[in-house]
Amino acid sequence: MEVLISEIAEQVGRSVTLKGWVHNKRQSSKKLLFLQLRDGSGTIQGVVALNEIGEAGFDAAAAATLECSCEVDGLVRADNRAPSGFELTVTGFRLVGPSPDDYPLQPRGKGEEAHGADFLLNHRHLWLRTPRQRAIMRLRDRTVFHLRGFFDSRGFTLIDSPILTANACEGTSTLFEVDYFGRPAYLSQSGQLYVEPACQALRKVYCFGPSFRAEKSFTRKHLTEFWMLEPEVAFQTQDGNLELQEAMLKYVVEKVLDNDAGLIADIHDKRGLDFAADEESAEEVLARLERARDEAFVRLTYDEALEVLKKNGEPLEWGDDFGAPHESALVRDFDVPVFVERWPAQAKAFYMEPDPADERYVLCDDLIATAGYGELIGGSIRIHDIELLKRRIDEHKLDLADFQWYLDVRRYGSVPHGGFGLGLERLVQWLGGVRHIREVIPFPRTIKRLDP
RNA sequence: UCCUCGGUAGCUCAAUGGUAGAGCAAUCGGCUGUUAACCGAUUGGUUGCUGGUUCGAGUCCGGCCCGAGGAGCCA
Repeated sequence: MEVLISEIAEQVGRSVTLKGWVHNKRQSSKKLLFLQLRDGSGTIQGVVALNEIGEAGFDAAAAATLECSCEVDGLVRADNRAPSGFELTVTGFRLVGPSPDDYPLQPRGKGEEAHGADFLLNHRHLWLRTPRQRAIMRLRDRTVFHLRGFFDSRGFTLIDSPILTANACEGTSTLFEVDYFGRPAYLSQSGQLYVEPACQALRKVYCFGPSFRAEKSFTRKHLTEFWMLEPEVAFQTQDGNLELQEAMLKYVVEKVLDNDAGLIADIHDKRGLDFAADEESAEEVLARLERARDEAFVRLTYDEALEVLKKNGEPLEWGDDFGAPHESALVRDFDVPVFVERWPAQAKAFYMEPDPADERYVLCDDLIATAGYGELIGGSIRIHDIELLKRRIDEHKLDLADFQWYLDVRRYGSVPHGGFGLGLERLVQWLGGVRHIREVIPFPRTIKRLDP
C-alpha cells in the first residue's frame, strides 16, 4: 500500500510503498546500507540489508545517488535507534528518476560552512528540498491559513485588489512601470486604495496579495516583491484598529504554538543548510512567542517613544521618523511587540486622519516586533472629510485628477474608516526566528535577483 | 544612491611579494546499525576581469564586474 511518511506511525508492522527522493545515503558495507528518504511529508530512514532484499535489490539501492527519485517497498518498524522513532526495512527499490553525481547541494554541512547565501539563492529551486526550507515553507503556509482563519472568524470578506494600477499615487520612484497597451501602468505597492471603497460595501474587508517596491534597498528585511495583508474596516476607531492588530497577532501566535511548534524546531535544527548562523534557538523563539501570546503588547505614543529613545541614547527631534537604530533602541526595553501611535502629521502619509485631541498628530500606528525583526505593521485611520483630503493632496503636491474615484468614497456616504498593512514575510520571520527574509518566500525577488 | 567587507577546486575557506593547500562533495576500495557515519585512496585550479609596479603578484596599485551587509526608504 502506498503511504506518506507523515502517516507512517499508523503503519507499524505493515508492508508499504513510499514514493520520494533519496536525501542521503550511508553505506556501511557490501551487505548493509542506509537511505535517508524524503517524500515531501517527512523523512524516514530505510535500512537496506542484503539478506532482506536480495542481491538485485541491494545493488539497485546501492546505485542510488543524492536526490534521485524512487519507489521503495518496505516493512515499517518502530525503532528507538531512529530519530523519528520509525524505520523502514527495505524489501524493494525502484529508480524513478536518476540524479547525476554533480548534484550541487551537499546533504549536510558543518553548520553554515557548507554553502553561502549567494550559492544557495542561485540554487533556490533545489535548496527548497532541504528540511529547513520545507519547514519554513510549511510555516508560511500555516501562517496564511491562520490569518485567514482569524479574519473569517471576525466576519471579514477577502477582496482581491488589482496588481496593475493606473496611478502612481505616492510618487513613481518606488514603483515598477509596465507598458499597458501603450500607456504606463504600475505594479501595485498597496491595496489600500481599493479596500477603502470595498469596506463601504462590505463593512469589514481585507486584501492579500503581492506588493511591489522598486526601492533599491538591499538588506535582510527587504524584498522588491513581498506579500501584504491589508484589512480595512468601516466605522473603525484608533483603539479599535490597535485591538484588531493585537488580536490578529495573538491569534496567529497561539495557533502556531498549538499546532506548528514542531516546524520551529525543524527550522532551527543545527544540521540544516543555513547561512543565518547567529539565529535564536527554537527554545528562544518559542519563549518569545509565548510572551507575545500571554502579555499585552506595549502601547506608546510617538511622544512617549521619543522619551524612551532619549533615555536609551538615541535622541530624535520632534517630527522625525524613526530609523532602524531607533527601532532597536526603542524595543530594547520590552519583550513583547511595541505599538507606536499618534505620530506627527509631517512624518506620515497624506491620507491619515488628524488626532481630534491635537491636530499636529495623526491617528496611526507602527507595530515594531521583538528580537530585531523590525516593523511588522503600519496602520491608520483615514481622512473621511472630502475637503480636508483635497487639502492634504494639494499640500503633498499630488495631482487631484488622479484621485477622483478615491474622493468619491468621501463624497457619497463617507464614514470614518481605517486599517493597516501586515508584511507576511516579516511576520513569518518573527514567528519562525528566521533571520533572513529571503528564506521565507519561495522565490525571493531582490534588486539583484530575478532568477530563479 | 552612499558606506563597509568580500571574490582562490563543485562547496566552505587557508596561503610574510618566493613551488596554490585543507575540510566537505564526487569517484574507487573497506566495514552488518549508520544518524552531519567512519577509515584509506583518487580526481579536481586561466586565484572575478583588465591594466600596471616588480627578477617574481592569489598577495601591492588603478579601473571595471559581481556578491554580502548596513544606511536611507519601507512591510
